[in-house]
Amino acid sequence: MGPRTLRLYILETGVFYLEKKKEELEVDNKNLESYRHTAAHVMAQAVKRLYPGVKLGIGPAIENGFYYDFDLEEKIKPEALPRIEEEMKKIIAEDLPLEKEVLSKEEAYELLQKENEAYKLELLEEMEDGEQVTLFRQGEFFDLCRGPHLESTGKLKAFKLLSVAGAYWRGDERNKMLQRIYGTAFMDRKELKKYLFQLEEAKKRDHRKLGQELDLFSLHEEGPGFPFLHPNGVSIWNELTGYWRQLHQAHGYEEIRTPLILNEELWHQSGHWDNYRENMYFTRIDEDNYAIRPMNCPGGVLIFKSRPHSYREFPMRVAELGLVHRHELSGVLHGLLRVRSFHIDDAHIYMLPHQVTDEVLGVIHLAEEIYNTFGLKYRLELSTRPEKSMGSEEDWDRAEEALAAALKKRGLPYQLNEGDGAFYGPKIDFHIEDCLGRSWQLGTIQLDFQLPQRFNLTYIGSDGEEHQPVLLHRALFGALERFLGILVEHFAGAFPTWLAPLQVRFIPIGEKHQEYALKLCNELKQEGLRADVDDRDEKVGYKIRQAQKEKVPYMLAIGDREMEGGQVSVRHRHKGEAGQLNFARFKESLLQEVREKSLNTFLED
RNA sequence: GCUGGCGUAGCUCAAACGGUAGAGCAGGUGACUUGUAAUCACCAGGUAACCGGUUCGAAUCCGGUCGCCAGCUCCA
Repeated sequence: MGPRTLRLYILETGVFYLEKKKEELEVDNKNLESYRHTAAHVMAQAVKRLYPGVKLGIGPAIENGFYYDFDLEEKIKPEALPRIEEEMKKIIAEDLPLEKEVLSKEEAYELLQKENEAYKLELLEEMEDGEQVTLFRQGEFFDLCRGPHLESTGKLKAFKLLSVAGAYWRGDERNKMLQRIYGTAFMDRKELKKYLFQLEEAKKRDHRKLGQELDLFSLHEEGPGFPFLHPNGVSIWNELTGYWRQLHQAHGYEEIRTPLILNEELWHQSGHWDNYRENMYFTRIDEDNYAIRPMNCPGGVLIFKSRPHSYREFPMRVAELGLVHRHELSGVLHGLLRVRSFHIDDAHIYMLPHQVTDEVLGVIHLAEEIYNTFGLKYRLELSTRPEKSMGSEEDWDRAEEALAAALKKRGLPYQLNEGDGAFYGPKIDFHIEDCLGRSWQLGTIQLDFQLPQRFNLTYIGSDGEEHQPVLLHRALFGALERFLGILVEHFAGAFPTWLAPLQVRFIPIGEKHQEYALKLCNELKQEGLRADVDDRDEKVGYKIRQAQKEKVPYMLAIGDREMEGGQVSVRHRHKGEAGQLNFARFKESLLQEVREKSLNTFLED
């Protein structure tokens, strides 16, 4: 399920709504939904007037607006949107009442046949015979629709068409691609303006833009989907992985490392060849076929199998920060959020059947701890058996129930995402949104009864017999690359001090202050802090501006006044000038802020 | 992969009609010796994504390839 359809699903099912945005916009969702749905009808009417012969797909209200799908030979260019908007304004000026009609399936069929609406007919055919069909009319236009709607087209006040894009009929890539026009509508102009402004603001947080501005990473034609991390990006990366290691060590994990390239035979055994081949890269070594790993598990399993195990060792929590490569379709690549090579903060937990619930709960707990550290808001999904999968019905049911039970035990709300599990097992996913409200999966917890069978994993139980362990795959960051991208957007590039590539910038006022600034800077570096001195021949204002743009948390001005009293003049990137502080006190406070991974500055308001 | 759009200097962007590419920032040099978001001057920077075609002449028109953007499908 893509982000867009997911949002649609969410809206339709009412499972989840983006509280934050709802509040920000201060609108009544229920009415707004029919308002936007009506806007979709008006747009369809306008398109029908301008492009005779167009066939209608569907046109629902969605989270931030609406869309309608059209089947039309002629391409609707973005330049055509203003013309469609003009026609919509005419329809609004005509103030056509929306009239509901109830008719039989047969009557509806005849009506749609006359209009040559092939897609609507297809929808109609799926309805029960003898069922009543509702239809809404406005002027010469009508649409198969449940409603509700506004009473007349004149009630529409503020709308804007935003973009055109292709969309498969019924979301199935085997079907014809229709042309979809996206738009948004609000109760009044101010709300619309505000929304459009927010859209612009959101674009400034885009990790691709900030990633370049802050010199974090880059992407090149020579390796589409294979990100290059710059020193600043690696600096953040190292803090993240350092935190990750410390956390896992504290929670009873061991860490391993396994190869990127393994014999193809292994991937036949694991089931990847049958279920995941399209996403894999292959290579040859001497006369043999090898695969670049798309997942870390088979390699980890080989370590498990390298010696016998006792039930006393369980649960065995084995982590691996593993680089994987997956061939993703070119059209889905997206900055750091969707790439072809990425590091999974993987772990495999081998355990006894009765340990499953506790281990799942333990992982959920760990995930919560991590997300809270960054102040990230997330959403849970439980994904069940997909079409392409392996294993018995009973195994799947057992695994799905185990995951659901853990969620219920914690009392966590979640959304059921049918058919979206991994090919070897169901999963609990942690989802987070990017700056434009697109949902991305980060952490995942996957129960797997297949791999232990396929690789014949065993342990010696208390009865002295061999048994098969249960395997749990899990990732918390998900992909380090994606997590980094999400963090850039979440913090709008202004990373908390513990993560910031540069934590302190010294700004000597004149040449004579440089040496002293350098000395203080080195003192901070001795403590493991990241600091530098801007000793260029520039005015203070210029250097401040530079540091602000780089989003350095602390700027320390050093001049005569500071040199005399052992003080530093502190400026914070968000709070501005913060007056003078004793340097030793500044250092201690800073160290504490970093140690605590604080999301806020130690400076008082 | 599919639909549509886009690709000009490191970055952000210009240049009616097809007439031979320009600015700001960044970079370099010099001057200034700086007190909280841009000191001044000068210099250097482009095989116009790549390949081919039309034309006397292509950044501009056409075709192909690659990449990027939005969406669809798919996914960590």
